[in-house]
Amino acid sequence: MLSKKTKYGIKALTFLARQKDNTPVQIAEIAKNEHISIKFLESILLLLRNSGFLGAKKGKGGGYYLIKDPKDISMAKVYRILEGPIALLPCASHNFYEKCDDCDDESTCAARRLMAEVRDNTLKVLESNSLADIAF
Amino acid sequence: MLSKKTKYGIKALTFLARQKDNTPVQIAEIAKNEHISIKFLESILLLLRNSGFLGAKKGKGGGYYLIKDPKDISMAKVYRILEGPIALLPCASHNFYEKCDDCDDESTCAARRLMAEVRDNTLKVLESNSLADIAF
DNA sequence: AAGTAATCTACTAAGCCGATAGGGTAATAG
DNA sequence: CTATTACCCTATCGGCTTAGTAGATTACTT
Repeated sequence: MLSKKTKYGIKALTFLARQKDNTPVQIAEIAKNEHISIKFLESILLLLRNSGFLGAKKGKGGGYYLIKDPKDISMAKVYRILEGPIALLPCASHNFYEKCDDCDDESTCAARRLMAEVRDNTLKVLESNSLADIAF
Repeated sequence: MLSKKTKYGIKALTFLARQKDNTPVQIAEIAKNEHISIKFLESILLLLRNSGFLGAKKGKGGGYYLIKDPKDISMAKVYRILEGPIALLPCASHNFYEKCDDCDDESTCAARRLMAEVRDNTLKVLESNSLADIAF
């Protein structure tokens, strides 16, 4: 299951994508509309900013705003930043590969083969959806 | 990511499916072959037994064995027992549905729609694979 | 220059869950 | 009866999630 961090992050991105012009939106406003703890959301937005999805402006009239066009924001990338690996097993991951210490032979591991198939399908869905696709 | 419980459970089921005749296999033997903690595996096998996948026999010559034909064991059912919901969000789950307290309107929730699509694809993979499919 | 509005940073903490260990009980075979 | 094996209960340890609190920093406005 997704962590709340990921869920809130996606909801925040969606909220920003739905703004008419790209003027900064304050944390508190997003938090209120999406019913998220302000402080928790703050750390999530910060992460999204440091990862290159959002820009931030301090002071009066400040807030967070999308840096790129929602069409160019892949949900697969968003997922990896917020949640981590898309694969369900480290040994079945492309971006976060790690060998299992309990596996003698990867090629005969049934769990790995099954989860690799799941990963392929999940990846296809996440990569074919941009932020614009899910926001509207 | 999958819990070790699920991973170990799948590996144990696979191990049992690969036995020639269906004679009971001791916990310790499975644990040794798959490099799993005996005590942890014990609880997993017990769960699989209580869920109707395995039979158990006590005393000398005892152990665990498959109750059904591996062809008739759906990996989706295995997954739900070991890991829980297949959906990544409770609000996108069929078998474990739960309303989000932070969502005003489910129909416009972008996170939910995206994760429902992921769930559909994951489900398709897990349902189309039986234990026999992945073990051999 | 001062005041104010907002983000940024750091520290702390409760609570839950995954993973494992220990020890005792019950059933079964020989 | 004894050895063997599954079954059951409890406890622990660490790490992650989900926050809460306090203050520093930056930038805009007047």
